Amino acid sequence: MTVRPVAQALRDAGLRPTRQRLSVLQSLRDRPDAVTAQDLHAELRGAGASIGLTTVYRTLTALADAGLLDVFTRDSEQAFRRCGTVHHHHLVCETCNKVEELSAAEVEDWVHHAADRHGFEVTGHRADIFGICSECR
Amino acid sequence: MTVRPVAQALRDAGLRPTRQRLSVLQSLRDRPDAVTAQDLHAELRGAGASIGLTTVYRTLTALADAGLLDVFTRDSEQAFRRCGTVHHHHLVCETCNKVEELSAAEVEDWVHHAADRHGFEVTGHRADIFGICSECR
DNA sequence: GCGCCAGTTGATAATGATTGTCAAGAGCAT
DNA sequence: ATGCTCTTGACAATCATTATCAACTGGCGC
Repeated sequence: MTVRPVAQALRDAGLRPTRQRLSVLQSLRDRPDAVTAQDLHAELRGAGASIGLTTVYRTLTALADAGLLDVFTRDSEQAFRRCGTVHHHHLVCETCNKVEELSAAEVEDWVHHAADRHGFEVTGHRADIFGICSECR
Repeated sequence: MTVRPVAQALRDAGLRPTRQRLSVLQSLRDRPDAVTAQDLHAELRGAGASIGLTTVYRTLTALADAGLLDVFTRDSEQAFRRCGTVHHHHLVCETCNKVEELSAAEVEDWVHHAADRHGFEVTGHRADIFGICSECR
C-alpha cells in the first residue's frame, strides 16, 4: 500500500519504477529533512541496498526536474527533499535540516508589484526562511 | 576621487588596500551584474592587470563576509555583486545577470509571522525574484 | 629613510562534488 | 520467451574551489 503510489509517481514522471528509484523515493517519502546525494547513497548502502552513486544522482535530479523534489544549496552541495507539486516556500531548520512548506499570497503579490515597477517580466522567484525549530532550540 | 573611498571601504573591513584588492573592488563598483570569480579573474587579466585566481577568490569571499558583496548561486558556481549594507532582496535578470536591490516590509512581516506560527526562531531569510529586464526582452 | 613583520600574494597541488562513458542488466509490450 | 529501449554502475574525467607555502609588501616605529 505504500509501494503502489510511489511507483505511480515515477510512471507519471515518465520514469520506469526500478528497484533503485523506488528505494530512493521511498526513503525520501518519510523524511522531513533535506538530504544530499552523497549522504543518501551512504545511507542506502548502509541499509543494505545495492545502488550506485551515479544512479542516486541521476534519480534525484530526475525527480527534481519532475517537480517531486525541492533542491537546496547547502554549503557547496545540493540537498533534496520531497515536496508538494503546487508552488510554495520553505522554512528550513539550520540545525536538523527539517523543512516545512509554506504558501504565501503576500509574497506572490510583492513579486509581481516589484517586478512591474522595474519593468521586469517575472520568470520565477524564491523565498525561504531559515531558523531553528522548536526541537533544536 | 574614486580610489579614496574604495580604499577606505577596505580599511573599514579590516583589509589592507592592496593593488589587487583595489582592482577587484574597482571593477565591481561600476557593474550592475553579478560575476563569478573565474570570469572576473579572466577579465582583469585580459585588461592587463596582474592578479592570481586565488587572490580573486579570497578577495571576493572576504568582501562578501564584510557585507560589501552579495553572493548568488548560478548553476553550480557562485557569482558576486556589490551591494548596500542594509538588508535587501533582489530582482535578477536571468539573461544579462543585472541585479536590482529591493527592500520589502511585506516580506519581513511574512517571515516573522510564518516562523512564529511554526515555532521557529528566525536566523535569516532570503527572497529573490528572477525575470527578464526590459532591455533583454 | 630604513627595517621589521604580520598581512598578502600566487603558482601549483589537492579536494570533492558532480557529470560523462559505455558495456552489462532489466522493464515491458508483443 | 524475445527484442528493444531505458537503466544501471564502476570508473574516469571535469571543474570550481580550497590548501600550501615560499616570496613579497604595506605601513608602523625608529
